[in-house]
Amino acid sequence: MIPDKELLAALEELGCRATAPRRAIAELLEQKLDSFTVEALSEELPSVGRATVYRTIKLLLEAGAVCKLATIDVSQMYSLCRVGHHDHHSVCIQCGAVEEFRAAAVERLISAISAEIPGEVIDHRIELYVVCGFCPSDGE
Amino acid sequence: MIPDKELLAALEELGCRATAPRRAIAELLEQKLDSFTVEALSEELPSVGRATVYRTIKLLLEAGAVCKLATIDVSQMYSLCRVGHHDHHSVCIQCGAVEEFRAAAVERLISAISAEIPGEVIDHRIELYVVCGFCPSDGE
DNA sequence: TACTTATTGCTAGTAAGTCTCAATAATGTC
DNA sequence: GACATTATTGAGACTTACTAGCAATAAGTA
Ligand SMILES: [Zn+2]
Ligand SMILES: [Zn+2]
Ligand SMILES: [Zn+2]
Ligand SMILES: [Zn+2]
Repeated sequence: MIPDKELLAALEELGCRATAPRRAIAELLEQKLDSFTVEALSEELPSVGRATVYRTIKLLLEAGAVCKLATIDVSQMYSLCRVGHHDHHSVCIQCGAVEEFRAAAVERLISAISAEIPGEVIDHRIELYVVCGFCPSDGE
Repeated sequence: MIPDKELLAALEELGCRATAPRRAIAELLEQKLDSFTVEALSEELPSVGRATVYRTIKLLLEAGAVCKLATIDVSQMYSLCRVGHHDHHSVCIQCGAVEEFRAAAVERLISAISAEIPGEVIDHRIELYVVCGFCPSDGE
């Protein structure tokens, strides 16, 4: 899990200043284990302007500190990136908790598929939808 | 590839009537090898009301005749579903062409990962970003 | 044809996100 | 600290994607 100061540090690496609004956003974010929408984040931070929240998340995205999830809903979901860049996410469909996983098998799969389809595979996106260990699964 | 009439047939299976606007949408769609946004589709069909285009795509989505792609952009991209429901998509990042692929390896991968992560895997989403055979790749 | 119900196309409304810009805060220099 | 310089902020207008309401219309049906 990303420690408190790392979000700000990631911003500073981009040449950004550490300001009060950004600190507030970082502090709130570091407690978020779930995926979130920027809108919801903004509502939790009435002292920070909406535009600033959107701008900061965009910066964190550039910095690789948060990921945009590939949800098919209209609303754009984000999640903190903990293990590093470009890992894959599993999202609990009941509580929204996001885990990142890193599976060597995935990379092997991609190269296997690359061989099967025409063209060159540049990038991939894999998301698992799960019922996490803390949520009761339906049937039982 | 889905033949012309199948889009309308899919709608009729939902209990929908085959009307002129829907025919126009189906005819245009059947020529689309690429992913598309509903907005762009609507612009190509000035004789059909925008709301109707949105409504029809929503119906085709329910019918499983089109897929919503898991793009990370704001704009929602759709694509005709040809090989059937719930296959995976590869999208050419240069021309937008969408292919569907079906790989047994994918399903095997998912069950392998299931074993590695806590919780129960319910669903998955895999998208490949490629440079297709018809597009020149950058470096060469 | 006449009746019934689904569908259409306006238009207005909502929601997510971006842009503008004057006011403000951070940083560096003296 | 005072000052100049540059980045950042927040409020609100604006854009874009999409949905809802509703009267007019087209399909299906007898
Ligand atoms: Zn991530
Ligand atoms: Zn859960
Ligand atoms: Zn499909
Ligand atoms: Zn291409």
